[in-house]
Amino acid sequence: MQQRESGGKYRMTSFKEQAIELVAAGLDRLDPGIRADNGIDVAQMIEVPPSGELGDYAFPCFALARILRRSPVEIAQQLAEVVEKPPWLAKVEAVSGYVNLTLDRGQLADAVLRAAIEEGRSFGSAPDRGKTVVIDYSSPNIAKPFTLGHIRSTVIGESLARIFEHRGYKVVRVNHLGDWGTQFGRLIVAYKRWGDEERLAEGAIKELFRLYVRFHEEAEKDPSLEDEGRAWFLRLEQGDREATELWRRFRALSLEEFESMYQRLGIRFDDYTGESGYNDVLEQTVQALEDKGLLTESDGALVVELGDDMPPCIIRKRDGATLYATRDIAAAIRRYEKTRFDWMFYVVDSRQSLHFQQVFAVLKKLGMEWADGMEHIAFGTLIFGEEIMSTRKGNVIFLEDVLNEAVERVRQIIEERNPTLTDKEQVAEMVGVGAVVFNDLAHNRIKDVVFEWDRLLNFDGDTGPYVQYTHARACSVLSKGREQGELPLESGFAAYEWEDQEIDLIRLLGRFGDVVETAKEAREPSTVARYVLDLAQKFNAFYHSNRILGNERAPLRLAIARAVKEVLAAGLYLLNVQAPEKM
RNA sequence: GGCCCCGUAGCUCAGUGGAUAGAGCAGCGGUUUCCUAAACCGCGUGCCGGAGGUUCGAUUCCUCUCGGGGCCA
Repeated sequence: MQQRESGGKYRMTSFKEQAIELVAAGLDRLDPGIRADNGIDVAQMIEVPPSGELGDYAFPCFALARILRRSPVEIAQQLAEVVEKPPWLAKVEAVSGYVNLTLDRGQLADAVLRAAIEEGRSFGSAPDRGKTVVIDYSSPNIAKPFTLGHIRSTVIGESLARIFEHRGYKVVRVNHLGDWGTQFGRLIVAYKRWGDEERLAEGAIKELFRLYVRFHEEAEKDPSLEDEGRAWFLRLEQGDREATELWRRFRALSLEEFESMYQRLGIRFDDYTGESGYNDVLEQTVQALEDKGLLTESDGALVVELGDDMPPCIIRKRDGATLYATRDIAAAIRRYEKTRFDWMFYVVDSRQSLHFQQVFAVLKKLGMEWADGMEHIAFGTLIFGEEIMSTRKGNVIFLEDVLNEAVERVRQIIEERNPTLTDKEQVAEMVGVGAVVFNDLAHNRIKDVVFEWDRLLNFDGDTGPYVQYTHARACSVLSKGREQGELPLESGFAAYEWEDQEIDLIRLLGRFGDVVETAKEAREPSTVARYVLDLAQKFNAFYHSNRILGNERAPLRLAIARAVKEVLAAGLYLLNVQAPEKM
């Protein structure tokens, strides 16, 4: 992550820091010792006023009222008088109990526009913090389709990865493939009975999924198939050559298809070690728990008691099989040994919440202090019609079909509205896929999502295409300006008088870094999605009421358009949505 | 039964311990000789589920309660 050379003066954060210092100094002048005596932290109290007219920063005086036994309004007035006003501040004024600070417009414009234009995608980024975060996301099951159900984890996880990178973290992307379990015994049975090599070559996952569904249908009529499946899984666990070869083949074929989906979505994982990758450490994990005296027996199973708050965590079932939890515990330990992570996130459906609490609690009992850095990043369930989608019943929607449908719809819209567009195919792909991805990131992750074609394929209003359109529009104005010999101003922004609407946009641009930081702290990509929608809306309104080209303010307004374009692109990047230059 | 999450406009949802609670969709009306109309503008009195409590101030925090969903047994 690069850091600008130009010093603190041109960074938004430094305005804020300096504002905090000024207010703190003012408070000391008003009443020396008041801060120390009452633990007043100006940095924590300072806020952003609801509208730009009120200023850029606000310090509320209500908490001081009781200490000083005077009204907030009075305190604000006195404080405003003693706060020093350097040239970069236009105003320091008391308004209904707040001390509001307004930046000099030229200074603000200079800081924001220069940084946005020069830094582009890394605008608002933080320097390297020397911390590592492991993010475990997507994690589909081998031999099963990549459905719409997988999109949430995939898209939220990738966006969080980008947000953390932007804020100066090293990110390790882990795909914990579901590549082990009794279902592979069943799959081998089904393959040996009904497998079709030709179909497998055409589309491995579609064929494997067909076998999976067929197995469950047939097993209803003939329960002995289940026994056969168990027997094959046992052979697999014991390293039987035929079983292992088949399993390897299914895994490789599935992974190949997943990879092409990830490529389409622009995602690359650092690590594909799935559940099978921890087979060799399960025993020692159980042993470690035993050595610590954490295991107790319950109905023939081995469990770790976790107190009254939680049910016990089952480590090994009566029949000797280890569980999901054991595997996650083993995986966490190995990942820590490999990466020494500061945080590890599991981007998984909220229904798994208890499972993760138990895993974290067991690790803590094992003495792993680093388990404090583990978090379950829970998200709501995808609901299709009346019911939750079930793979077993086969009522699934393939993500590929959804993406194709969206792209097709975009293609039609292009034909209607912009038939002369070049690169129609690429644009349709960017916008169609972008619409689906953005749609998933636009709401708080914890909310359940109801799948509706109409909503997904409506590209008006708060959607990805709306933001992309705005980006393309900004690009278009810039290129038209270039044709007409009008270029954006590159520096010296401080020397101009900026109009209200212009400065409002600039102020909003300047908040980008803080927005990403907030998104990072809350592990909430929707914060960035909301911001980008807001910025697009404000720019569109500006565009309609102000002429950019062909007037004396063109260089200034082109600079704003340029900055808007850069920040929209930066925001879309964090959401893993492409930013087309034309559409 | 225990635990977790959600409850804001007709629908889908933002929002924050503070300055008038906001968007999108749907609906109605308007804007293009001019930079992309996938756009913009106008039309919104919502017991912020209910009741207590903490606070100078609660839609936001706490307790209880009702409704919806989930997990565990």
